[in-house]
Amino acid sequence: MSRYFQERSRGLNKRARTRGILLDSALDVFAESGISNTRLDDITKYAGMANATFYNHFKDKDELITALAKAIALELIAPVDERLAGIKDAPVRIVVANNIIMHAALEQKSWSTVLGGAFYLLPPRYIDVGSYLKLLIARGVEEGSFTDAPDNFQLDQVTAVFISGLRTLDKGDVNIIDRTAQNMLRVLGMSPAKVSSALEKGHAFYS
Amino acid sequence: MSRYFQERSRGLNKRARTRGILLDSALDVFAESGISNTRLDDITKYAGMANATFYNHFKDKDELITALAKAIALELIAPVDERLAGIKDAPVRIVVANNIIMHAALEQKSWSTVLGGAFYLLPPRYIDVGSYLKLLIARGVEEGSFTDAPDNFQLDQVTAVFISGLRTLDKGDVNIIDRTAQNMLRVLGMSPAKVSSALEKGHAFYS
Amino acid sequence: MSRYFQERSRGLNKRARTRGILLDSALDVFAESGISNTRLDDITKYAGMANATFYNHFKDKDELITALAKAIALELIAPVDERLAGIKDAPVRIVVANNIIMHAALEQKSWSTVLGGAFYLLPPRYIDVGSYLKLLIARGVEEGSFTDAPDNFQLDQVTAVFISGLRTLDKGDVNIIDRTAQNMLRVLGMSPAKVSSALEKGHAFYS
Amino acid sequence: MSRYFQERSRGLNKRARTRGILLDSALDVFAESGISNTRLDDITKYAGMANATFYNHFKDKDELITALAKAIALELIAPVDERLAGIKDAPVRIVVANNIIMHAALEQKSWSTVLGGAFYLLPPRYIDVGSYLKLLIARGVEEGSFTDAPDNFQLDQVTAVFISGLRTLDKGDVNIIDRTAQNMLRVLGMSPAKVSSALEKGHAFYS
DNA sequence: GATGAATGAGTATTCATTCAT
DNA sequence: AATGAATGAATACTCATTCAT
Repeated sequence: MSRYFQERSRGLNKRARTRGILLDSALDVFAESGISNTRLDDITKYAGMANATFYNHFKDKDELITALAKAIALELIAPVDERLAGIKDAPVRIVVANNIIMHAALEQKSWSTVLGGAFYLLPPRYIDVGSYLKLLIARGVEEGSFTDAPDNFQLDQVTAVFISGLRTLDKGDVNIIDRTAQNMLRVLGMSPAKVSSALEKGHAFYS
Repeated sequence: MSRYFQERSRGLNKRARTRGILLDSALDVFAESGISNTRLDDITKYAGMANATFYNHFKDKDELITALAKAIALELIAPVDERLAGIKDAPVRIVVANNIIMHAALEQKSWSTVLGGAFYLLPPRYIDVGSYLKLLIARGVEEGSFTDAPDNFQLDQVTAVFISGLRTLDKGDVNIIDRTAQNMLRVLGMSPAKVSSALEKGHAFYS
Repeated sequence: MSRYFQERSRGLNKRARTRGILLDSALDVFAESGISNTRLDDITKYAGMANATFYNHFKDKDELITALAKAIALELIAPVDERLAGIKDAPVRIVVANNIIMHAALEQKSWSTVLGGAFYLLPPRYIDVGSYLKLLIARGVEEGSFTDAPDNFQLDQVTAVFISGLRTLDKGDVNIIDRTAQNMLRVLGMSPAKVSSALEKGHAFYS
Repeated sequence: MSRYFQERSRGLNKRARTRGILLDSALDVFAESGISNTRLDDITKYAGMANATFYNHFKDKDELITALAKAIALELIAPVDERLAGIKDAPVRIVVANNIIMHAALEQKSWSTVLGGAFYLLPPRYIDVGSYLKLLIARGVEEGSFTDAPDNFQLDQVTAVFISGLRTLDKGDVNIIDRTAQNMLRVLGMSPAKVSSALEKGHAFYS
């Protein structure tokens, strides 16, 4: 079983550790069987604990999914901000952010499944990755990097591209990462030439 | 209640008409409550018939959803092909196709909900709109309209943009239609200038 | 198993008959194990039908209990009114009514259990036997048979006596019937002498 | 929160005090929500302690209820015996006893709820107030105060009247106290005149 | 073909009680 | 003694599907 959240809670009290195990288990089972096919019993059985224990930590299945999506988003986003510190160019920042997030998702395979699944299962507000993306782009707009200031609709379209990429990532083709960034920038209205250049510059930050 | 499929079967035998009522009802209820929250009882009650009647027309719930998605796709796609007949330019064909489909979806509001919902709920094979899109693009590639021949991944990304647009259409803003086409073409690698031109030309076909 | 409500619905549609079986079964099981110890499964198993069938007829356990108490009360009260027709004297009417109801309860042993049990389990409004009693007494008041006009409190006290008697009836001692009537009249303020006389007169109506 | 049992244990060791808090809390919560709707968690949460603490003081929920009913009965009965010392006349003793108990219940509102509720919830043996009542009456019989020696059935009927009065007491009408005594004596076969006289004499003992 | 009724196999949830610290 | 956490055993209720008419 995955031990990601479990290890995050190493040293904390038992409650936190059990919660971690539950999150890890849900992650694995969701990735294996799909979110909506998963019963609570599957998760607790996989976690090796009693059915009822679940309810000490989450109100119901929905709360678990939300918590999981939030936790993953947090883990994905956390390392991004510091890495972006020195980068001036907005499009390059998007390239790098996308790269970091996707590589993180690659290492924890099931993350992309859950995030991708939750994206269309949960109300949008829960998806912090999407929000973060919007934030990144918004900053780019202020800097004038994108010709037309993207409104909500445009941001939705970019996010759709990103999530679609994240889903495909499951299959393990690394090239997808750069191509997703490319498409995001294209939707944002950059000319193909400038897009290439941004991708190029991005590479400098993660050789 | 919607009367679309019902009227399609006007004059046919009773069996066909009942089936039509069921499809219409499912459409309405799905649009209202979401596909996975809908129980068969909701549909038959809405249709004003006994729940067992359902099984005279569909093997099970899955078959209904499939049939519905297929039927909608058929209705959406049918008018497209003939309208595209005289159009030589592949990007323009995409623009026009997108426009026709989205306007059709606009007129039958619930269609977009069901299509959008089904897209992430059902196995991809059921979604014929997506397939059709891919077909259209593939033709464009043969004609050399798109610089890089789009592979499956790229087609997925375009489809993601399309479906995301279709979902937003719910909210009733017509501008979304053209902007979705714009983004699709952008993802396909066209320069912003050429995209504008294709949109322009497309307008000629639906004043 | 009891066949009371079942036979009441003889000739009616299947729905009514099944409902009858459920009522009969509930009656038996309640009487056997007590209302609050009884699970729905006990009832349906006893009735020889599927658990889920219950929900085709009653929303939940509460609705069943209410329905049962109502049905019993109805059966108990029904024969009373006609028998009281010719009786002028209010106290005698109470004696006779009490006698009829209690004998009915004696014949269907479990009735008294359920009524007695429900009395303190359900909100008072459901107990129609109690209401009927109050009605009877109220009429007596109009006729001036009881010195002090009984208010709600006094009626509650009389009802308490009646229900307490009904509960004891379970044990099968017939004498209890007359003694309960006696105590009811006593609480209503009749002198012991007059009470005896009313009991005497009552006997004329059921030799 | 009530502080009755808590204060009873003032000065005693911590164990006793905690037990007192639990009794007080149970009393309040029972009175608020009814005994059978109350979960142990409700009580311990109200008491501000961990639920497991409960089991340091009571074997299980039943033991708590029993203990509570016993404790209340004890508190109610204790003051009665000494006050009855000088009273010779049995009916007057009943009047006075009823008065003392009901006034005590009035001051600790929730008592009547719990006692009344427990009466029909618990096996009869737990209800010591009822037993005490019977004892009182039995003594009266020995003295020849009641024409016909009341057997168990008759005592049940008297108790029913008493408990019914106790329940109504909740609503705060003090007159109920004397009227309940009146009805108890009536059921015991005293003539209305003698009942009045006994009530009168009783008043002398609690002006 | 249509229907009302019945049903089996789930499945989430509750709660008293025990366990480890 | 007190506690936070874990748990087993129950139990009500849902829903797609089948059956008999």
